[in-house]
Amino acid sequence: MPLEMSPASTEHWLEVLEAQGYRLTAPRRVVVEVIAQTDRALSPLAVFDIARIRYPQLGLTTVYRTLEKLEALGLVQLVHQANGCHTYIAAPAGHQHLLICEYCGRTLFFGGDDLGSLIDQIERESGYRVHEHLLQLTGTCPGCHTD
Amino acid sequence: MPLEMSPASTEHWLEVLEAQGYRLTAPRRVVVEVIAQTDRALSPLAVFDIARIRYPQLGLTTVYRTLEKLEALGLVQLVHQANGCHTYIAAPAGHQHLLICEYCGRTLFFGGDDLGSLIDQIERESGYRVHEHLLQLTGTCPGCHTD
DNA sequence: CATGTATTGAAAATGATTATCACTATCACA
DNA sequence: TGTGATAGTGATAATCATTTTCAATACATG
Repeated sequence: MPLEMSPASTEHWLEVLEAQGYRLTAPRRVVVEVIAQTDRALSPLAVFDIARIRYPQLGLTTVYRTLEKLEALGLVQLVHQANGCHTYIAAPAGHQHLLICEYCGRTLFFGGDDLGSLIDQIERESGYRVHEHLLQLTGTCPGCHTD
Repeated sequence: MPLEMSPASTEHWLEVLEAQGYRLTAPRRVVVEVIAQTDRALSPLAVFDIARIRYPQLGLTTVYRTLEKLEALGLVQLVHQANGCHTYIAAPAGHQHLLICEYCGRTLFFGGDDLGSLIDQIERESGYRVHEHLLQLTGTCPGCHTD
């Protein structure tokens, strides 16, 4: 099973945004750079704080709007937090399962193939059709556990 | 793999609350009854609206507080919604994975044993220690898909 | 019954997210 | 290179779920 870190794909993302007809504005570039260049899930406010260092006139509203677009395009993935707030992380295509370090926030992705047989079995037994699944693992990364 | 619906275990829940030193007050009884007697995940506001039919002087604050206690005791389980809000559903002990109908909200539980080998593998490959996992499947139940 | 404590619920506060809206930047085309 | 239509921006206000505050009440125990 391949384990991946989030990629630093600023240029690719900008191309995708452009191909969708979105304009490549300075605020969008800054937001894209911030979220593309970390392997941690960031809250909109965290993105805002980091991005404002480089682009002080940035508005929090624009951060929310840009993250929303990136998520709709599958470039960025939403991470569900226990408190109900959302954070976002750069997403490698087709990989939607997360392994999150509860101390430092470093996040790995892993493929969902292994869930296939489990889901097939559940569909047979329940009669449900499964359309979506949310799988997030939380624990400690090698740098954050001591034993 | 056993599939279970949420149990109607009002009496058991009240015993657990009492054993914890909590008082069995009228507002708590009503909240417990409402959440124990449905197999759908309910928002605190939904619980409030239903419970008020029987107990009009109930406060929404008490609903939040009671659900919080029930969740801490493992009697009720939190369901993560896409919009970031939370709903709650009666939880059979030791079963924490959910299969939710996106139309009617009817929810089944299934065991997490099948995840064990996947998690073992991920721990070996990543070096992480996995402490918690969130798995929610969403789809349509037999009554809600037509084909 | 008296007393200390848990509980309640109305109201206010909080905090994340979303909507509004006047202003600005960008792009296609003349 | 203008220029106008339109997408985008960001300050501000609004919204909405949740939490806190606090005075009043209910309960348990001596």
